[in-house]
Amino acid sequence: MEYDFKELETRWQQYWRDHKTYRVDIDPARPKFYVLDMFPYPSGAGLHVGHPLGYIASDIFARYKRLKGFNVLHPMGYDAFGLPAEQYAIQTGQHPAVTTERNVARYREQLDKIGFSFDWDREVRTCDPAYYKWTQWAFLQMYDHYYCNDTQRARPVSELVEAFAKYGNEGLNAACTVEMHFTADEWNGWDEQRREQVLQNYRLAFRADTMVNWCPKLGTVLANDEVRDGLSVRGGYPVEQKRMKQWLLRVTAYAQRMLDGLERLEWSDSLKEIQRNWIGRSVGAQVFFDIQGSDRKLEIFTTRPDTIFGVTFMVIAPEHEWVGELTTPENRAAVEEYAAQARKRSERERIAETRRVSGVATGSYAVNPFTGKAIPIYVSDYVLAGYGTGAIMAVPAHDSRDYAFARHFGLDIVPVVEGGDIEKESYDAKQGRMINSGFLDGKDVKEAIVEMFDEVERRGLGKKLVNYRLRDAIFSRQRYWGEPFPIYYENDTAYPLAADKLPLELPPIENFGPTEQGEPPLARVEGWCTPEGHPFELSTMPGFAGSSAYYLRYMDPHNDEALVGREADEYWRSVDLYVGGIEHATGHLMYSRFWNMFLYDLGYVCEEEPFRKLVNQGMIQGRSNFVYRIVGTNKFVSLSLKDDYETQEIHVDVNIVKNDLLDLEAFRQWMPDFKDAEFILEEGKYVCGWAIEKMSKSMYNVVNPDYIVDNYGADTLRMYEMFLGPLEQSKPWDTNGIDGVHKFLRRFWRLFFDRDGKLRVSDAKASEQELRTLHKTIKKVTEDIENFSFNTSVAAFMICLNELGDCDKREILEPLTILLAPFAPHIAEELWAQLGHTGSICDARYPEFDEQYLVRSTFEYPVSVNGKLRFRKEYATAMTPDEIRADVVTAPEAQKWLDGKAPKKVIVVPGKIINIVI
RNA sequence: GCGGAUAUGGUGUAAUUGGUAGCCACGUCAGACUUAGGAUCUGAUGCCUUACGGCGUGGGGGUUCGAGUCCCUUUAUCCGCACCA
Repeated sequence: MEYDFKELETRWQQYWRDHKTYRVDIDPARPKFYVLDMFPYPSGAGLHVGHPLGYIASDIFARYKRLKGFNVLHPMGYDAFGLPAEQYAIQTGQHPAVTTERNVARYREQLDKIGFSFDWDREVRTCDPAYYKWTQWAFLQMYDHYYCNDTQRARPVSELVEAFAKYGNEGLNAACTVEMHFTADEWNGWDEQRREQVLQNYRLAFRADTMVNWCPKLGTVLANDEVRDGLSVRGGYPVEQKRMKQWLLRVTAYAQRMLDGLERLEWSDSLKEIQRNWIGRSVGAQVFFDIQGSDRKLEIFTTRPDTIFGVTFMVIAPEHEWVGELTTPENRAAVEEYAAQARKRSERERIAETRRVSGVATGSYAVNPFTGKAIPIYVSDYVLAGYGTGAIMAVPAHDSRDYAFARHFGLDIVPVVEGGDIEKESYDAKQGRMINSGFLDGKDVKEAIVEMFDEVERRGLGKKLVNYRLRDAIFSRQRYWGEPFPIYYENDTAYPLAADKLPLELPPIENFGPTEQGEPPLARVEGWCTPEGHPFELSTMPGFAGSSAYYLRYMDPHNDEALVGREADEYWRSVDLYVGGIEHATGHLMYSRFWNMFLYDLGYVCEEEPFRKLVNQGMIQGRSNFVYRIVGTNKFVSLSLKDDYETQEIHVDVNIVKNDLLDLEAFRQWMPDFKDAEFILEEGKYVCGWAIEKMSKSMYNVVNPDYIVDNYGADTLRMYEMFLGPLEQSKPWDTNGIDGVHKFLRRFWRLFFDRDGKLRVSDAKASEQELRTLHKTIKKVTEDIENFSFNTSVAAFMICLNELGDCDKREILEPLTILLAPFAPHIAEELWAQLGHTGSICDARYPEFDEQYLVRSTFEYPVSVNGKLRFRKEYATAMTPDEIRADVVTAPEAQKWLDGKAPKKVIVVPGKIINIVI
């Protein structure tokens, strides 16, 4: 029987479907293991060969755990709401629901071909009303809760309302948008609208007027993680800052917990570091500066309170609330022009002009609380409205940006720390002795910082404060293809929809663009309101809404009473292994953690962190091929001859190139232009050039997994993707090496069948050598899977086969088949059946490594003298280092070097080397 | 600018964590079987040298009997953050 991978793979895939082989249920008798992939966004382009990389790794792990006796939850679904489907809808007029459905079907078809062990009965789609009911539900829970800083957890807003009626907000320590002070009397005197406004300051899902990232081209606001270098991540369109009223999630309330939680997670250091940077905790002081001729005090944040004696001016952001107030009449024109210009510039332009110093004086003065000197207040865009208080105390001697500004405007520069040369540049380092600083003089900077915190508090100038770079997440999108908010309005006040009215379904629509008034698409829907006629919110939720708790839904996907039932949650708990791309570091992986912590506070889930271990697979890049056309002709010259001609480099479809050799006939047929192409060959072949680039259609370097599956089989694809290199590393796809893996599977197949295709497996006893090879392989492969080192485990299989020769013994081949099953499930199933077993190999038990076979073996030790390799000697691996040490010095080869003298030292590293030091 | 990571044959990579550098493959070369091969099998393949031998893990230095691995320094590439006060 030949290895007919096509026939056998389709047959087994059908078997798995028919028998629901991968269906899982709660089983208290078995330990659970939850393996999760980041679910895909089903784009129109379909999967390329890079997408399944992580899925294959997690599938191997899931299958392995299952063979080890775990009850494995391994689900899959689709992140189906989002911008690209809607952009496509605007361009083509096709409804996103239709294109999404089509793309999902295509994805499923491609995934099925690779032979994954997903339990498809648990599939979720974020655009399914039965699913987004729970997204809306979670939003309403956030709306109904605030964050108590004292107990460090979310509490019901109803408690807040009670407390306000009795005590006002005196003594309240809650996460909020702005500081507020009111008494019980004031609260009780307010009407419903005013009270709701105040509550919005505390709710975890709230509406506020803030600076947002507005993308005019997409017609929507975006969260910070959806913007990079001033451009939208989706589409790459310019983004500008704009003040708008939007829904937000108070993720900042959880900043400290998200930071602390990282310590307990098995995530890569780089990923943790990205999240730490994104949260951006900094400890500093809040200080209020008196303003001359005003009762107001200007609030700033600084991490260098030790340098307050060196403050010679202050700067506020152009968007600062008090710009108008602080500007004197004679400066008004200049300041207004400057602020207007700053507003006009896009985020991108602002970044590009980072080095240019600009700003204007307001004409107002503040007072340095320690020197008593009047210091001018400037407006400049090097101070950001979004960080700290949007105002700074400037210490030109010890901050390079302040220095540049002071030099430009001729302001005083007073050094307060010894060490630098302020004639040349600022001295930013946090070390040295204080000077010109009154009571701090002579102290070390570190000491001075601590003392200044105390002094600032003692004088009532401010207090120690922790500041985070993390911003609250903007949660509304002025788009159609997303979850509707379960919110309606009465007199411009927002009210939540009752929980029993969920889901609030997305209404059908035909025109997906914004209205002429610039309102979101839902404004076109007639009757988009409650039965009482109160209008619903017109925005929809962002992409990350639906992906924030999907891993919980998989645990209990058909429950319509709860997001996840208690029994399911307490059994599956949290994701044990999560595999996905690092690009979600500051988006999905932040929001999910926030979302989960919130549900944890409310007692709906029993684990605070959703993803215990996380592995980031690297990106698969494309490997492009080139042909070289002689300019002005239709002649193409082979790679090494191209320098003899004036040539033009042209991308050629990698699918008509093999081992960098061009298929000439396929090339002629590839494009009409090349129909009559002529070639200048080298040694009868046309050799193409190559380069590593992003995998994309325009470079003709996209390799479709379907193509690989059709030509080599799913098992080969799976093993080859793993063989390509370490999972975490980015690497180019190169079909060239795939033959090696394919050959391995064919050779493995041939161990079972003779030339006539008859099963030739014998029940003869395996030799010691064969058993040794088997157990060495079991050990290696098992360890490698546990360490996520799949490339080396594939290599271990190949070594095993090389060592076994043409072994036909069941005692060896049967355990090897199980060992191979996670990697190449189709061929393993077939061989398992051929060996006479009924049912799926998935129900087999993974072979255990038995050390006795390795202990009995011998090892050839290289022996070096003073570190230089001199000879080799064989010892049993069971011998102790002392026995080896005693023997080796008496060996004739060693005596040649020792010359009768005793060695200084003999170093024996078991299984490695013997070194004689003389 | 700050932070993180990487660097090994023609190519992808491996090295039991300080112990024979280049495992396993691809590619290349030679051979066998073939009408034929993009099939299969066998062998060779880091570099220099006819050989003996020498040199080799981005560069330079150090620790060690012994360094791809540890330390210092430097270069290049990739990623994250970035007027963050």
